[in-house]
Amino acid sequence: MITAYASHPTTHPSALELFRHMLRFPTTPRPNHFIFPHVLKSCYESRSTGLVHAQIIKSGFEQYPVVQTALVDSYSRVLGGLRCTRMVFDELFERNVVCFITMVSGYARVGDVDNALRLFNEMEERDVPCWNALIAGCTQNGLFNQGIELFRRMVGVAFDREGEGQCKNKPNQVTVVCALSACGHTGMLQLGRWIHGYIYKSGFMLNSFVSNALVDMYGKCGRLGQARKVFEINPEKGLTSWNSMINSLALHRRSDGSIAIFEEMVEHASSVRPDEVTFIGLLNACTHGGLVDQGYYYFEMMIREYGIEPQIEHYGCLIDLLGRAGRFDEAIEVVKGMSMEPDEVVWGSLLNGCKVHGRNDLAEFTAKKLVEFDPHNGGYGIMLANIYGELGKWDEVFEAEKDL
DNA sequence: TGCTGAACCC
Repeated sequence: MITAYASHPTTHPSALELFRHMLRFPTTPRPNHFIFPHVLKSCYESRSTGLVHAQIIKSGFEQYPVVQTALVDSYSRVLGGLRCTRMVFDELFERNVVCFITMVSGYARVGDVDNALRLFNEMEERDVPCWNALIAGCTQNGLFNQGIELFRRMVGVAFDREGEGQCKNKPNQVTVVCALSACGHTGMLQLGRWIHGYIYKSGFMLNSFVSNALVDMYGKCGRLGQARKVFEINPEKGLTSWNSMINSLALHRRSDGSIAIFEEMVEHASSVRPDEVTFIGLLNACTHGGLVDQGYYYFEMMIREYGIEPQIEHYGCLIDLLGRAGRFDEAIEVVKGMSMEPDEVVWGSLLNGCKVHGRNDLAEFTAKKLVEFDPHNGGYGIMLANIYGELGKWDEVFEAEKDL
């Protein structure tokens, strides 16, 4: 029962509750080494890893490799728990591939790619998930070029030594999903195409993750027809499939196409429901098409029909939309009505609109906000100085440049 | 017991 509850995040509290019950009542069987990894999984959200750790020591299971690896994993998912994670990892008697990956992923999760790489290099044997963990660590932290370099290295190691087809460490679905994401972000269409061919030859196209990653890669590289083709033949279009297609079209200013896909998505209400990401893409489409009223309409729809609380990203889109259309009074009203503090993107969008429409007075106010936000960013200071120049405020130009 | 995708300004 604990195992069942531990398999899904929503039932994790129940798994922990049952575990406590087990401990409280002497008539129930004692926890064994099999149950602890599941219990540790249930600790991810509740930060109770330490308590379970104590229980493991009490029960005498702290030297079981599987339990140890589960401990490393559990600690590595607690915010700020990396020091504990490394301590447990350093005390391991026998370090197998699995605990190395767990530690590598722990580093990657907090953005410490250097240490992840260091550990990866210390490993004597590397399997496919090892490479995947490191490549994913790079792409998840925005190091796309580094991720691609690793992918190339992996492919080199896999194909150069032995004949194709029988070699070890061939990229799998997980690998290509990460690599395709990196291709999209860096615009590496050629490599992306090569990966598509590789997927086809390997015959693992059935996975929805892979299909979505292809849609995203082709979309970001501007091959909307290809993106659409891959999207259409995916028999199990999930939320991300729709979102990726909507986003791809929005990104390349195909507003009508993007909105059409959204409308089609709404028709598939029985299998999929738009989420906050959907509306970011949709609002983005409206912005690029200058469709102010439709933008408003969808913003309202998101709140009323779908009960989605607007995030700062949605406000960013809406303000961008209004700013580009020169509707500054409304844009300022939206900023005032926001339930959170505006961020750099919000002010940046507004400033962009001001520049397009020559509203230097408002631009001055907005640029000041940006400088306040990030005083060490010289770019904002330069923008402010330029605006003062436009306004003929030469003393302020001097002041602004002094601070750069 | 380990590794997977999408998102606001320029």
